[in-house]
Amino acid sequence: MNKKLERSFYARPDVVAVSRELLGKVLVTHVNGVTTAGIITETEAYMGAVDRASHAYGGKVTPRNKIMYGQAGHTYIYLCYGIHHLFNVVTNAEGVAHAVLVRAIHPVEGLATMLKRRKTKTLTTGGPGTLTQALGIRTSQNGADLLGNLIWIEERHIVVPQEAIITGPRIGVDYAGVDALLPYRFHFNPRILA
DNA sequence: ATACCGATTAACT
DNA sequence: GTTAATCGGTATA
Repeated sequence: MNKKLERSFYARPDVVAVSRELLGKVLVTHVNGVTTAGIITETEAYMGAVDRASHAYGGKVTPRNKIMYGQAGHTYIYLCYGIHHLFNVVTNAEGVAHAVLVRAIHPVEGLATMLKRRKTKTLTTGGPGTLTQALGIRTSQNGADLLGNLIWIEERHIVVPQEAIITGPRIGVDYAGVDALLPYRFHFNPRILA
Protein backbone atom coordinates (compact mmCIF):
# COMPACT_ATOMS: atom_id res chain seq x y z
CA MET A 1 0.00 0.00 0.00
CA ASN A 2 1.14 3.53 -0.68
CA LYS A 3 1.14 5.26 2.65
CA LYS A 4 1.86 8.92 3.36
CA LEU A 5 4.64 9.27 5.93
CA GLU A 6 3.37 10.45 9.29
CA ARG A 7 4.53 13.42 11.33
CA SER A 8 6.37 11.06 13.67
CA PHE A 9 8.75 10.07 10.86
CA TYR A 10 9.95 13.66 10.48
CA ALA A 11 9.82 14.61 14.16
CA ARG A 12 12.57 12.22 15.24
CA PRO A 13 15.69 13.76 16.81
CA ASP A 14 18.26 12.21 14.45
CA VAL A 15 18.17 14.25 11.24
CA VAL A 16 20.95 12.10 9.73
CA ALA A 17 18.82 8.97 10.18
CA VAL A 18 15.78 10.69 8.66
CA SER A 19 17.91 11.80 5.73
CA ARG A 20 19.21 8.29 5.12
CA GLU A 21 15.79 6.69 5.50
CA LEU A 22 14.20 9.04 2.97
CA LEU A 23 16.12 7.19 0.24
CA GLY A 24 13.64 4.99 -1.62
CA LYS A 25 10.61 6.95 -0.39
CA VAL A 26 8.45 8.62 -3.03
CA LEU A 27 8.06 12.39 -3.27
CA VAL A 28 4.65 13.29 -4.71
CA THR A 29 3.23 16.65 -5.76
CA HIS A 30 -0.29 17.53 -6.84
CA VAL A 31 -0.05 20.84 -8.68
CA ASN A 32 -2.66 22.30 -11.04
CA GLY A 33 -4.60 19.05 -10.93
CA VAL A 34 -1.66 16.98 -12.10
CA THR A 35 0.16 14.38 -10.02
CA THR A 36 3.90 13.93 -10.48
CA ALA A 37 6.16 11.72 -8.40
CA GLY A 38 9.67 10.38 -8.11
CA ILE A 39 11.69 8.05 -5.92
CA ILE A 40 14.12 9.95 -3.70
CA THR A 41 17.66 8.91 -4.64
CA GLU A 42 19.79 11.56 -2.92
CA THR A 43 19.50 13.56 0.30
CA GLU A 44 21.63 15.68 2.61
CA ALA A 45 21.17 16.38 6.33
CA TYR A 46 21.57 19.91 7.77
CA MET A 47 22.01 20.02 11.50
CA GLY A 48 20.76 23.48 12.37
CA ALA A 49 22.56 25.63 14.90
CA VAL A 50 25.72 23.50 15.15
CA ASP A 51 26.20 23.14 11.38
CA ARG A 52 28.17 25.82 9.55
CA ALA A 53 26.57 24.72 6.27
CA SER A 54 23.04 25.35 7.59
CA HIS A 55 21.15 28.60 7.13
CA ALA A 56 20.36 28.28 10.84
CA TYR A 57 23.98 28.08 11.98
CA GLY A 58 24.50 29.67 15.38
CA GLY A 59 20.77 29.71 16.05
CA LYS A 60 20.28 32.59 13.63
CA VAL A 61 16.64 33.36 12.81
CA THR A 62 15.72 35.25 9.63
CA PRO A 63 12.48 35.65 7.65
CA ARG A 64 13.76 33.03 5.24
CA ASN A 65 14.87 30.28 7.64
CA LYS A 66 12.25 30.64 10.39
CA ILE A 67 10.19 27.76 8.97
CA MET A 68 13.02 25.41 9.97
CA TYR A 69 12.34 26.26 13.60
CA GLY A 70 8.72 25.23 13.21
CA GLN A 71 6.95 21.89 13.30
CA ALA A 72 8.51 18.87 11.60
CA GLY A 73 7.01 17.63 8.36
CA HIS A 74 6.78 21.02 6.67
CA THR A 75 8.64 22.19 3.55
CA TYR A 76 11.52 24.64 3.56
CA ILE A 77 11.86 25.91 -0.01
CA TYR A 78 14.18 28.74 -0.97
CA LEU A 79 15.69 30.29 -4.06
CA CYS A 80 19.36 29.59 -4.73
CA TYR A 81 21.55 31.47 -7.22
CA GLY A 82 18.47 33.44 -8.22
CA ILE A 83 17.31 30.54 -10.36
CA HIS A 84 16.83 27.29 -8.48
CA HIS A 85 14.12 26.35 -6.00
CA LEU A 86 15.61 23.96 -3.45
CA PHE A 87 13.34 21.59 -1.53
CA ASN A 88 13.93 20.65 2.12
CA VAL A 89 11.97 18.82 4.78
CA VAL A 90 11.90 20.23 8.32
CA THR A 91 12.70 17.62 10.99
CA ASN A 92 13.06 17.30 14.77
CA ALA A 93 11.14 19.26 17.42
CA GLU A 94 9.86 22.82 17.20
CA GLY A 95 12.67 25.21 18.00
CA VAL A 96 15.30 22.87 16.52
CA ALA A 97 16.17 23.97 12.96
CA HIS A 98 17.14 20.64 11.46
CA ALA A 99 16.27 19.87 7.82
CA VAL A 100 16.90 17.40 5.00
CA LEU A 101 17.65 18.63 1.48
CA VAL A 102 16.29 16.41 -1.31
CA ARG A 103 18.91 16.53 -4.06
CA ALA A 104 17.67 14.00 -6.63
CA ILE A 105 14.73 11.80 -7.61
CA HIS A 106 14.02 9.02 -10.09
CA PRO A 107 10.79 9.93 -11.95
CA VAL A 108 7.94 7.41 -11.74
CA GLU A 109 4.70 9.30 -12.34
CA GLY A 110 3.64 12.16 -14.64
CA LEU A 111 6.63 11.85 -16.95
CA ALA A 112 5.04 13.92 -19.74
CA THR A 113 4.21 16.76 -17.36
CA MET A 114 7.72 16.78 -15.95
CA LEU A 115 9.22 16.93 -19.43
CA LYS A 116 6.96 19.84 -20.29
CA ARG A 117 7.93 21.71 -17.12
CA ARG A 118 11.62 21.14 -17.71
CA LYS A 119 11.43 22.29 -21.33
CA THR A 120 14.37 20.06 -22.18
CA LYS A 121 14.62 17.16 -24.56
CA THR A 122 15.64 14.62 -21.97
CA LEU A 123 14.10 14.44 -18.50
CA THR A 124 16.85 14.95 -15.95
CA THR A 125 15.94 15.15 -12.27
CA GLY A 126 19.39 14.46 -10.87
CA GLY A 127 19.95 17.78 -9.14
CA PRO A 128 18.28 19.81 -6.38
CA GLY A 129 17.18 22.51 -8.81
CA THR A 130 15.98 20.24 -11.59
CA LEU A 131 13.80 17.95 -9.50
CA THR A 132 11.83 20.84 -8.07
CA GLN A 133 11.25 22.20 -11.56
CA ALA A 134 10.02 18.78 -12.77
CA LEU A 135 7.66 18.41 -9.81
CA GLY A 136 6.33 21.96 -10.02
CA ILE A 137 7.77 22.93 -6.62
CA ARG A 138 8.25 26.68 -6.12
CA THR A 139 9.23 28.97 -3.27
CA SER A 140 5.57 30.00 -3.01
CA GLN A 141 5.01 26.55 -1.49
CA ASN A 142 7.49 27.26 1.31
CA GLY A 143 6.00 26.11 4.60
CA ALA A 144 3.53 23.66 3.06
CA ASP A 145 2.55 20.74 5.31
CA LEU A 146 3.73 17.34 4.01
CA LEU A 147 0.62 15.85 5.59
CA GLY A 148 -1.51 18.01 3.30
CA ASN A 149 -2.57 17.34 -0.28
CA LEU A 150 -0.12 19.52 -2.23
CA ILE A 151 3.26 17.92 -1.53
CA TRP A 152 3.87 14.76 0.45
CA ILE A 153 6.15 11.72 0.73
CA GLU A 154 4.93 8.13 0.48
CA GLU A 155 6.16 4.74 1.62
CA ARG A 156 5.88 2.45 -1.41
CA HIS A 157 7.98 -0.31 0.09
CA ILE A 158 10.84 0.18 -2.32
CA VAL A 159 13.84 -1.66 -0.94
CA VAL A 160 17.20 0.07 -1.08
CA PRO A 161 19.89 -2.37 0.13
CA GLN A 162 22.13 -0.89 2.80
CA GLU A 163 25.22 -1.75 0.75
CA ALA A 164 23.85 0.28 -2.19
CA ILE A 165 23.77 3.49 -0.15
CA ILE A 166 26.78 5.73 -0.69
CA THR A 167 27.68 8.11 2.12
CA GLY A 168 29.87 11.17 1.66
CA PRO A 169 30.43 14.89 2.22
CA ARG A 170 27.79 17.38 1.10
CA ILE A 171 27.94 19.23 -2.20
CA GLY A 172 28.47 22.95 -2.66
CA VAL A 173 29.19 23.80 0.96
CA ASP A 174 32.93 24.50 0.83
CA TYR A 175 32.32 27.72 2.70
CA ALA A 176 31.36 25.65 5.78
CA GLY A 177 34.97 24.81 6.69
CA VAL A 178 35.35 21.58 8.66
CA ASP A 179 31.59 20.99 8.57
CA ALA A 180 31.85 20.63 4.79
CA LEU A 181 33.57 17.30 5.44
CA LEU A 182 30.79 15.76 7.51
CA PRO A 183 29.33 12.57 5.93
CA TYR A 184 25.79 13.91 5.71
CA ARG A 185 25.09 13.06 2.07
CA PHE A 186 23.34 9.84 1.11
CA HIS A 187 22.57 8.51 -2.34
CA PHE A 188 22.22 5.38 -4.44
CA ASN A 189 22.24 4.57 -8.14
CA PRO A 190 18.63 4.38 -9.42
CA ARG A 191 19.71 1.60 -11.77
CA ILE A 192 19.22 -0.88 -8.92
CA LEU A 193 15.49 -0.10 -9.04
CA ALA A 194 14.98 -1.82 -12.38
C1' DA B 1 19.65 52.48 0.31
C1' DT B 2 23.16 49.85 -1.56
C1' DA B 3 26.48 45.86 -2.23
C1' DC B 4 27.59 41.23 -2.18
C1' DC B 5 26.74 36.42 -2.93
C1' DG B 6 24.82 31.61 -2.95
C1' DA B 7 22.82 24.00 -0.29
C1' DT B 8 23.13 25.32 -9.12
C1' DT B 9 22.67 24.30 -13.98
C1' DA B 10 23.35 24.08 -18.88
C1' DA B 11 25.94 25.32 -22.52
C1' DC B 12 30.17 26.18 -23.95
C1' DT B 13 35.67 25.43 -25.20
C1' DG C 1 37.36 22.62 -17.36
C1' DT C 2 35.05 27.26 -17.65
C1' DT C 3 31.36 30.52 -17.27
C1' DA C 4 26.98 33.22 -17.87
C1' DA C 5 22.44 33.39 -16.08
C1' DT C 6 19.72 35.70 -12.33
C1' DC C 7 17.42 37.67 -7.91
C1' DG C 8 15.97 37.37 -3.06
C1' DG C 9 18.27 37.30 1.39
C1' DT C 10 21.43 39.24 4.34
C1' DA C 11 24.75 42.42 5.99
C1' DT C 12 26.44 46.91 6.27
C1' DA C 13 25.55 51.96 6.68
